Amino acid sequence: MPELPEVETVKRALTPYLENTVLSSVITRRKGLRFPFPDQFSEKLSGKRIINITRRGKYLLIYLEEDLVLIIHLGMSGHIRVLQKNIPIPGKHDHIDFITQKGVTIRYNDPRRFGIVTLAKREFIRSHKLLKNIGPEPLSNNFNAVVLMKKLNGRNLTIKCALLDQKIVAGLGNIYVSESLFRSRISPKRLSKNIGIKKAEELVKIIRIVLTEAINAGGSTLNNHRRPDGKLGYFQHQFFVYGKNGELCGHCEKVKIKKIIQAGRSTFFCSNCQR
DNA sequence: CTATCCACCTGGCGGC
DNA sequence: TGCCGCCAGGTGGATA
Repeated sequence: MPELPEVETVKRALTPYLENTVLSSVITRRKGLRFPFPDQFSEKLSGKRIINITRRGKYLLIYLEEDLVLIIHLGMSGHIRVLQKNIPIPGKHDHIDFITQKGVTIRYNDPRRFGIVTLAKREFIRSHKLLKNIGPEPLSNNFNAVVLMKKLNGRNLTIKCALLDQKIVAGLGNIYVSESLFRSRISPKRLSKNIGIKKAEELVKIIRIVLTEAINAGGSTLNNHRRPDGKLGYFQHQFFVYGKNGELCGHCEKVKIKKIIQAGRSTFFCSNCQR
């Protein structure tokens, strides 16, 4: 479930259950996910009060007492549920339970285990290996046409690949890159260095709109994955191109949406609308 | 430094 | 029903 809008949705769903709440215990059911969990992971977290939750790109950052930060990335298949009464027996891929003093269980499930759950000290967050190279937050003022142009300049890759690169802009993934390029009428095959200021302005504006709409829709739901509160996101009903290969373009109604592979990943676009 | 490729995993789906 | 190949919302690390 994991591009910026989905992570933001998770953050918002977790906030009322976690902020200003003490973790009573943490249960891990394997040694790690993509990386091993830190030594004494459960001991370091147990008894600590959660101060607040933020998001950086696709990462959730949970700030606790004693300047501890819990870093969570959902990878390709990670999802988080909030469980209260009648808590089910953990399933095969329920790797971590965070249990609060209010009796709420936050359960991390990740079949493919590409996710990351680790700890850092607050003072080292900015220089953390996983976070230090992440580009501007697309919904912040740090993201604008001049900044984007500069990053796209002098690089020899397609605009599709550039926007997937978290160093250029934070939080976009395969869905929202395809959707943003469609709405910006830019071909995914165009080279990033050939994007002019006008198009960069358009891209910045559209990326903000697409992400905001998706957040307001509670993210996109693929494969029936649930949000932490059990609800489904519904932005997938507003896709123009993602997963629509072979369907007539809903905008021009002249050509079919194409699927191509770029850098090993699917790209969906309309060859008539996007140039 | 950059661009490319591989690796890491499991599950779901279509085709036979 | 079963097996097979392919595909999937990501990204760190090795390589050239």
